[in-house]
Amino acid sequence: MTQEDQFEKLLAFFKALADENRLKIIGLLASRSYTVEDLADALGLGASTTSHHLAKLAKAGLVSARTDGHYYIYSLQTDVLKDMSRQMLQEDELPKLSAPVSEDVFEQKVLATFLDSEGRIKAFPMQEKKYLVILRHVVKSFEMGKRYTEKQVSETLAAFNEDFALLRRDLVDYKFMAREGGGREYWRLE
Amino acid sequence: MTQEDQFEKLLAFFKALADENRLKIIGLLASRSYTVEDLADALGLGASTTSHHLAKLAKAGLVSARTDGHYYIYSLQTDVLKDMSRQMLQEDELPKLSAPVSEDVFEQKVLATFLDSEGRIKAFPMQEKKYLVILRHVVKSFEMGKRYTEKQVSETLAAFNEDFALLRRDLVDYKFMAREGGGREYWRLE
DNA sequence: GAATCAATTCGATAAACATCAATATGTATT
DNA sequence: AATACATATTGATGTTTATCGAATTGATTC
Repeated sequence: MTQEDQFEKLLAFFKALADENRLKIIGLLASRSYTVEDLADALGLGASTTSHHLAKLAKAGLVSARTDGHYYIYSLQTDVLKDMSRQMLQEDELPKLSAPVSEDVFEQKVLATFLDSEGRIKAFPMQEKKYLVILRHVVKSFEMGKRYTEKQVSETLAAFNEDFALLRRDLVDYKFMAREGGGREYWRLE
Repeated sequence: MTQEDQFEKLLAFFKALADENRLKIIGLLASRSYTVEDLADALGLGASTTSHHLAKLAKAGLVSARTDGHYYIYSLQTDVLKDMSRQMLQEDELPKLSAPVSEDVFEQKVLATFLDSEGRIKAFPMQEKKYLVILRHVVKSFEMGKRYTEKQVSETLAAFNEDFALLRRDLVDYKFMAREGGGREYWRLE
């Protein structure tokens, strides 16, 4: 299982138990098996709602049902419960939870937030760190080693946002591009 | 600690961890301590949102903060994590989760659902079991041993719902009240 | 004490979720 | 086959919750 799967599994596990009535269901099933209706009566919920909760618990692998006559008998599946709690006790397992947090994910999130479907900049991020993500993305439109006139640079940047002058200035200020001849020639730095 | 406190604590624990970003925070803090801003950057969230998440985790006792200069340094509190996972491993602890499930709780829930803030019946439950809770509640407006005219009964019931005739009939049908003289006198039965 | 910086709180918005009632599905019993 | 019954699914509604940006608080430094 990949680490991201593991993360998703753990998240689903906690979400499954993060509800008052589902937690009570686990408590009830810990003593004995129940039909859906019996659980619904014990909890004071409708049968449909109870069924919905059981479906969530089953999806997380916490309960299972066997059919018996008219009824579905639900019982507790202690394996997942034990696996998860064991994982929480091992401290060296916890850092793996942050594996999904990578620069790639962060950058994709920023780009998804501030670019529209055509790749234009909807808004400029307030946070500098996010703005740098935008600039790093924008500068990829220029080839390394190639020289550009100011007009060429402006036209390329205008495809991202009408305020191409701001982009042009910040690309230089943040050292993504350099210029010489008072702005006659531009080139990409990183 | 009472069992209900224990239940609330466990529920708060699961709710605290039932969020993608809060789970990632736990993962990050498992490696080292972070400031709020660093966490916000790593997660691609605003500082206020991150602060909100940390507050939830802190309330569940999962993280703690110490102040250092301008910064608040958040770190993981492994005790609660260990306590909770240990509890899940002990099967005899689980049935206690269902302790909050009592008739009282059920009745209160039904009443909260179907009565408005002034105690009037918003809607009539479809489920008979819940309707009985309503009737049992309504009949408390009448004193045991006292006789009432139909007009008195109707006026008292009208305070609960405009369909006082339905309530009057069902109170009799379900044996909460009795009448004689073809409806000239009513009295409470249970 | 004024200015600065991080963190929290507040107010608003949008998405997720629990719940219900009604309908559909599917299994047993006649 | 037909009916009856328990469960699942659907559609609708109200509540909760995650998120943001702005304003405020709190603490530090000059």
